Amino acid sequence: MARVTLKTVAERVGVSPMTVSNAFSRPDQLSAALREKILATAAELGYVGPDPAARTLARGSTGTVGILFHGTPRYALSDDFGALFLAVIAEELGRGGLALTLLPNLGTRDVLPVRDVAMDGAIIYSCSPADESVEWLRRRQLPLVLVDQPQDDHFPSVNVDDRAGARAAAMHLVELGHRRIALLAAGPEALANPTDWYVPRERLRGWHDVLDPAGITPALRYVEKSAGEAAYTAARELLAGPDRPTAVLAFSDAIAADVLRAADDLGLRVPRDVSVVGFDDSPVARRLVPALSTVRQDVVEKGTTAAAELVAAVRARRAGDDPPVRHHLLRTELVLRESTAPPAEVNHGTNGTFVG
Amino acid sequence: MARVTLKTVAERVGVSPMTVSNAFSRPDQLSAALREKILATAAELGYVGPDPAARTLARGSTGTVGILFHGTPRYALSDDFGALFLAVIAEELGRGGLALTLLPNLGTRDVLPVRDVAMDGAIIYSCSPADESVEWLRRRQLPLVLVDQPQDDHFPSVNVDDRAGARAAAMHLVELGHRRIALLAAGPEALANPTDWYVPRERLRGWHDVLDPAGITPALRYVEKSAGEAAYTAARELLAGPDRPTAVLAFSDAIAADVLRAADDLGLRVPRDVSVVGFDDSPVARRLVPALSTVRQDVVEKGTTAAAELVAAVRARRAGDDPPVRHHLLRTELVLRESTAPPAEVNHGTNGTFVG
DNA sequence: AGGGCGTACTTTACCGCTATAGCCAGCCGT
DNA sequence: ACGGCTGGCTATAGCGGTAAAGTACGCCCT
Repeated sequence: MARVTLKTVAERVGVSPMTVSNAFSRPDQLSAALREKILATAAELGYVGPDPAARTLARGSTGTVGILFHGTPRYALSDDFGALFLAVIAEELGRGGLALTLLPNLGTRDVLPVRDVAMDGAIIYSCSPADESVEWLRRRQLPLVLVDQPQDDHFPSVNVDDRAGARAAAMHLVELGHRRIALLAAGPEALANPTDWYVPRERLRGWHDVLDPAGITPALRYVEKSAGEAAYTAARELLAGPDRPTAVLAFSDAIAADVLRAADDLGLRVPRDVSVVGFDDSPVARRLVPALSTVRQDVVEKGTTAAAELVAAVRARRAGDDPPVRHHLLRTELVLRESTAPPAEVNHGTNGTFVG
Repeated sequence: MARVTLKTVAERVGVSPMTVSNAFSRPDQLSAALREKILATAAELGYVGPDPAARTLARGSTGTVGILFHGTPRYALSDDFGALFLAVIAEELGRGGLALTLLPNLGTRDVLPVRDVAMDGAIIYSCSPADESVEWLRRRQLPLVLVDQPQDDHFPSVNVDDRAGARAAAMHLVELGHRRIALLAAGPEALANPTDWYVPRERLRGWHDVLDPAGITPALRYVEKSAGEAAYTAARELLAGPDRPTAVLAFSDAIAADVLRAADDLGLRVPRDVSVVGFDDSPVARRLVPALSTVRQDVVEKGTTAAAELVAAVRARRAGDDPPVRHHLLRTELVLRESTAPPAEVNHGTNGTFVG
């Protein structure tokens, strides 16, 4: 049997298709009685409502926006911080009447979602601006919102003051008296290309802002963000090495958690033998043993702001206006819990100047 | 300036629009030379490729599928098990050339994503079959895959043998000698309506399958799944009560984590004073202190299977076939770690028959 | 030479809906 | 009694593509 469309319903009721369309989409355009009748007939015929695809074409808007992130979905969602961020965005967009599509950033041979999926706009989260997928989205002239990425004059952005946060973390350790400090930074490429991967670079810079003037040359390891064993291994090597650091600055809480685990496995006590500072203040930070000192950023605010900006941009576009371009920089805050303390040497009166 | 479409490009090159369409979508239909020329002109004009919305209408497929889950996105993603499940699905779908749209299950006044978003199919995850949103999807006659829901003759499903898993967990405690056992089940409504919320009911049933014949009447509390404080509070009340249970069966690892926390705060040692068994074997289970004994289910397999079924269903539909209806029941496995032990009374020779 | 066939493109006819302008009746004020 | 307005419905013309059938031409084969 043929598909039931607006026309089918229209013929059955004996009105024009336009009237049926109005019955569903603009109730004020027809009499209540006729509308009732149309809706009843539609239900009877099993007609659910205007076909979304056709409506999209005719109206020029889809009701969906995309989100593109660095790496695979699994990678992005592996840490609860990322998951929460995504959830908050989905929720706020929902409030604005938009659904959220996860864009696989690599397609199969012939399908490239970032180019082929219909959407009204997109959030780009922590990608390299040079990313090929980002390029596609740009070319499509969609409203975009950039999150955790370098600013761009054309698009609204939401960033966190990572650098200041990192400085605060480093400063905290220096003030406690630590001199042998190790950094667990994210991504092999963090410094390779200045435009690449913004957040890792900013945090690294923030640490150096404080350590360099203090005359401290930290041990530095790059690990895959929250890739579990990689971070654990790196941490373990650092802590088992000859000049064991007395403190570790980690790129994320997830990585910090691995440091705690490594320390524990090596029989080291945190913070007595080694201090650890995380980043993000993700939900786990509080639950770790010892509770993690970390740099707090407000994910909920970040997600909400990004989503709200996109909703605004999509609305503006629909109305034919130029979307406003606002740049948000959210503040960070050092949260002190139980994973940091002065180095043991200081307590014992030894001056632990690090000769590395 | 007017929008650049296939036609614009066609006029510029001096060929028919169809040829331009073919240049993008069916390269084998024209000479390589002409195709090059068309692509070059398109690039020059800033034409990115066929408009996805128009293509969707003409071809009848969108390249996107939806996922609907119980509660808000935040709720669903709050526990790392849910996040991982979602990620695995997104990844597997990506391999099949499909993007994944998160469907807010309640819309605003006039937008109802579940009805208005264009998609080729959907995964319904742990919803009540009576859910209004589920009804919309059904009515749209989309290919659907049901996960963690009662079987339905019309759609493929993926379920976990929750009942058997729950039985194994309960049996383990009984064999250790526990008689005073508390259950932390999910959702207030778990048993209210037999068609509601499948998984909580199955697990509860599984526990009872073992406890009832053993003559054990467990204390029972319903808590919001992974709602943090609610579970903590319930656990605390149970453990601080007069006839403190010697063991707790929790609906999920997230809830079990709260039980551990409550026990710790009350000065109780796990497993010496109280044994705890979780469910899911989510990534945290291993990291908890003590490491959690739990019922393992394979999220990756669950997600992959669900996604693969949906890809198959969508492909079948495109080809005009009837999608196959397969039902998967994944097995569970009891994983013993450090959170369970015989009750203290048994160790001390006292027979702790529970009079409650 | 002529039929059959493959290649390279074009023509036609939608896909299912909505914006916009148009039409007509009834009712208003003067 | 007549122009103008409003409410309620219809006609027209796309939105930007694609499938399928059609045309034109060169080539091979017998």
